[in-house]
Amino acid sequence: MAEETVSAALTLKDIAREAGVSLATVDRVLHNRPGVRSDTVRRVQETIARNAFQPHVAAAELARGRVRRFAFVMPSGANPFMQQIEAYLGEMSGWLSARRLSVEMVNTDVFDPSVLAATLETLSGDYDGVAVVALDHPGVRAAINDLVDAGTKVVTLVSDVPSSRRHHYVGIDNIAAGRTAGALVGRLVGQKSGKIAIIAGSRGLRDHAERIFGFNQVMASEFSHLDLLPLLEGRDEDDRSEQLISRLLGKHPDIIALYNVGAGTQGVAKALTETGRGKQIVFIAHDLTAMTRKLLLQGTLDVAISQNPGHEARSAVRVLLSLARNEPILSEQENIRIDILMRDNLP
Amino acid sequence: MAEETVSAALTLKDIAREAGVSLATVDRVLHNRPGVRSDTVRRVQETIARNAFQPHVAAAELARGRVRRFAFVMPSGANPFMQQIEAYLGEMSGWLSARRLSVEMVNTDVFDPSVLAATLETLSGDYDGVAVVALDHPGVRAAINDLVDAGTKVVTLVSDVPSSRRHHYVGIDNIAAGRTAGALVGRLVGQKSGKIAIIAGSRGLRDHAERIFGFNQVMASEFSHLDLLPLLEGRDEDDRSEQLISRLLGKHPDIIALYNVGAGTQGVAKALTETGRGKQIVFIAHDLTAMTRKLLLQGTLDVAISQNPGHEARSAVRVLLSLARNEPILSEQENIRIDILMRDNLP
DNA sequence: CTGTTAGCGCCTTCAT
DNA sequence: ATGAAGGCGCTAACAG
Repeated sequence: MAEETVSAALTLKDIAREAGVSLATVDRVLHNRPGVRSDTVRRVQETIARNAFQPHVAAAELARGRVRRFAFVMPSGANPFMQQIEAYLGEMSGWLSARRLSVEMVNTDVFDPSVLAATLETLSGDYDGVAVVALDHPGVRAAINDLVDAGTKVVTLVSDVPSSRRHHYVGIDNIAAGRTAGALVGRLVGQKSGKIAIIAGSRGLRDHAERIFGFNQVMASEFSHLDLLPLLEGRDEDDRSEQLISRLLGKHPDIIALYNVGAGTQGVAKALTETGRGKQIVFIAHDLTAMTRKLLLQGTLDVAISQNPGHEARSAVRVLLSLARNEPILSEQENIRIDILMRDNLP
Repeated sequence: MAEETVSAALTLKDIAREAGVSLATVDRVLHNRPGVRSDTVRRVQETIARNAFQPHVAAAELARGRVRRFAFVMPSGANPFMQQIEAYLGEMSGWLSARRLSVEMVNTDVFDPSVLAATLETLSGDYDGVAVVALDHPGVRAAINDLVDAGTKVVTLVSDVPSSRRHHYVGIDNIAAGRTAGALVGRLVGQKSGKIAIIAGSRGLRDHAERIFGFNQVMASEFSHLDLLPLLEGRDEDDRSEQLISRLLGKHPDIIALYNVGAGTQGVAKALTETGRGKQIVFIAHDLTAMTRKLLLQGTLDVAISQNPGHEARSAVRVLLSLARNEPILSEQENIRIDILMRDNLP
């Protein structure tokens, strides 16, 4: 009935004895440190493999003694989504300190590449790991690569720099997110025909551009009977978005759906509500905040496409820790999903 | 710029010195063990609180020495969803053994309350924690409570026994899942009117009953213009489900949507496809398997409502471990979400 | 190139 | 009711 009993608890000492060497030598091999003859290395490695030996992480942590320091480089300013990530990091404080891990917030202007790059450079040497909400720019890429070269583990958070040598990206596939938005718009408008509006913060932001790309892809290939209006840019500001959408709704009485790619959802919702067309028009936006939750519950917003900020916060910490310990990453666990949130499956 | 530096690394010894007692006494207070005068207890607790002292988990694990054993009581037989959970537990084996944790599978007939209860009874005393795919029945409830009384940590997995004293439930809110299915059916059929079909494994299964309840709730309150057909019961079998649905489709040419509450999705899909109405009818089912993934990609299935088996596997392990260590649980992390999966946001 | 040894912070007897 | 001391398994000096 019972099966799969996990290996008896071997220790370094057992391996040392079986391989006919000392503790220190096994340790050296385990961390591929120099100073061991290559045939000794092989012999030890074989013994380790033969026994499927796993060093006890708790013992390793304890012996190492030192605390590990991680820095989170996040946008300064009042972005609710980023604030949620920071809040979830705060909730982990007990967990972190019980493991002698320290997480420090470094707020900076992540939208100015030179400022961001300079900030990253100042971190060099002081941290075991850095998580950064990055901007895809050559200067930033170089700063990330410098950190990596200095031995710091680097993960990009929410916004990636794929061309850098960062160790890991914690965030969603934004093209797929845009495709998801497109498919939902197409499916939710049903038989109706009419115009589709789309507004983003800026087509210069990588994540926005990717979402727009995915959205257009699906609209063109599967819902080509729908009439897609030109992209508006609201700079992620409520007021500006509201004005743009108000004007658009006035000009086109036959708008049947609206996709907001970035922030400014409050402004868009206000424009929709004030024209009294809030519930007829299919409205899709991103991220779950107190405000989008309210809009979902009252029916103004039909779907929020979101990435789980708590998951992202914890995943970034876990990945940095695994990288620092040279432990493998559980890839399925660290894959951030594109959540489709509607009124009835709100967390 | 930098802030929130996590506490300096105090140790038990520091607390002992500051409180004017010995290491052993602090340890006793920390684990509220007897043999300490109550005012000493208070003094030590105050020192601990004043310093926000967190004992180092790695040191504690190491000193305790003993391996922790967890048992997972799962259905015998070839349920793909359960097999996924087992597979994800398997993927954790390295992680587990590096922490000297052992997870053993105990397969049993979880659908027979007396067999399940008997299995649970045999586990008593041998394990630090038990995760069980439970059946809500008085005998099972009693067996769970006995385990809890014996000091074993117990979590229910996927299927809950709310009336028991289990420490935690790892799984989704099935009423909300049913509501989500209802809302999706209502939204995806659009302006069309017609009949809605629903098939479950059995209305006797708690999770199925709850989903049906939630589904009916939404259909009645928000989509009352749609004509809901009586519930069919396919016993989660492909063949039987296929027959039932084939017959139903023949009798009602105006079916516009179909909700499969339980398993047997393969059979249902076959019936849909063979009548050639697969793509006209909105089809919603549960769980992501190789098969539902294929059906989503080819457009037969519109939405899979799912709970993440990998998350459930890891969450069960983490919760059992936290309970065993008397650590707090990160509730947001352990909350299993109702995933809405469509073609474009497949993981 | 390899081995010896002193801790890391906590838990657990065993004394007192 | 309290304290002293050894050790858990690994790391990192320091010797050879």
